[in-house]
Amino acid sequence: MDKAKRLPDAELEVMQAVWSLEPPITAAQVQQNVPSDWKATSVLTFLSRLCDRGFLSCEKEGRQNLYTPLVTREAYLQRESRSFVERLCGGSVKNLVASLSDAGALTENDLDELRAFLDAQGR
Amino acid sequence: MDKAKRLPDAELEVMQAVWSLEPPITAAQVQQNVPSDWKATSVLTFLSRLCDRGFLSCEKEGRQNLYTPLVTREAYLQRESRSFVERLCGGSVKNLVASLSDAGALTENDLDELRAFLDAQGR
DNA sequence: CTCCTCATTCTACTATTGTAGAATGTAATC
DNA sequence: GATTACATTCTACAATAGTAGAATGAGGAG
Repeated sequence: MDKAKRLPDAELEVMQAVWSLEPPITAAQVQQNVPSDWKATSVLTFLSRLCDRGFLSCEKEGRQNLYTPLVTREAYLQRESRSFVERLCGGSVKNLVASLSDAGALTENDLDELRAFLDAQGR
Repeated sequence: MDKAKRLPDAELEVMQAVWSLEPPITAAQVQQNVPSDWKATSVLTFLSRLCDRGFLSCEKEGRQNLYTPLVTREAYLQRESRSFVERLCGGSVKNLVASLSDAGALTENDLDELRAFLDAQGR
């Protein structure tokens, strides 16, 4: 029953804001921490859709709503990364990294971090 | 003028089929090489949408259409990988790989390939 | 207690996507 | 030349996504 669907762009942007803040979170906080310049009601729409999807819980506190993430950034990232590598890279992570490299999207720092990570993974 | 938008799932699936075949390609070929079990007209719809988006060119040959990719798999993968890392991983590739690792999505083989790739990248 | 303010919820509208039947047109068949 | 087959193009429709005004309702001001 765990639908686990990809979030649409706007809702992902809201979730990123939510994840970057200390829960519980208000709509106003989200609006301030989101890059897009949405009207307040748009933000509220996205928040409510995220509740419907089970990504957020919502609790009323006076006139405000307090939102709390029910899905962690890590969990979501894991799901999406797997699905991305599957859907686009034929399941090969090396494929992905190589294409990033070709795209000139790998900084020296990225490479260092990766090496460090793999070493740690090592033995 | 270069919109460069993400393809919807169905159209991506069609493009994957197109990329896997020797161009030019017919609609029938696509239908046979696609995992989903779509009706012929659905496939045609997706092909025509891909033409509109500039992902395919279409040339009539008798009663059939012959499609040729205008965007390579590599180019598309590069764009999408960059955008994915940006949108979801805060721009950090290590972040992505680490999350795949946490997701248990890294096989021993993946790790080896990655190490090899980084070594090659090396100096 | 009444009125105002402002967050939230409803409602709405457009564009996109998934999906495919109906209509069309041309190549092959008789 | 008339008829059939079948690929393609049109048309359509529901669901999702982006965006936000209108209506509502409760807390705070007077």
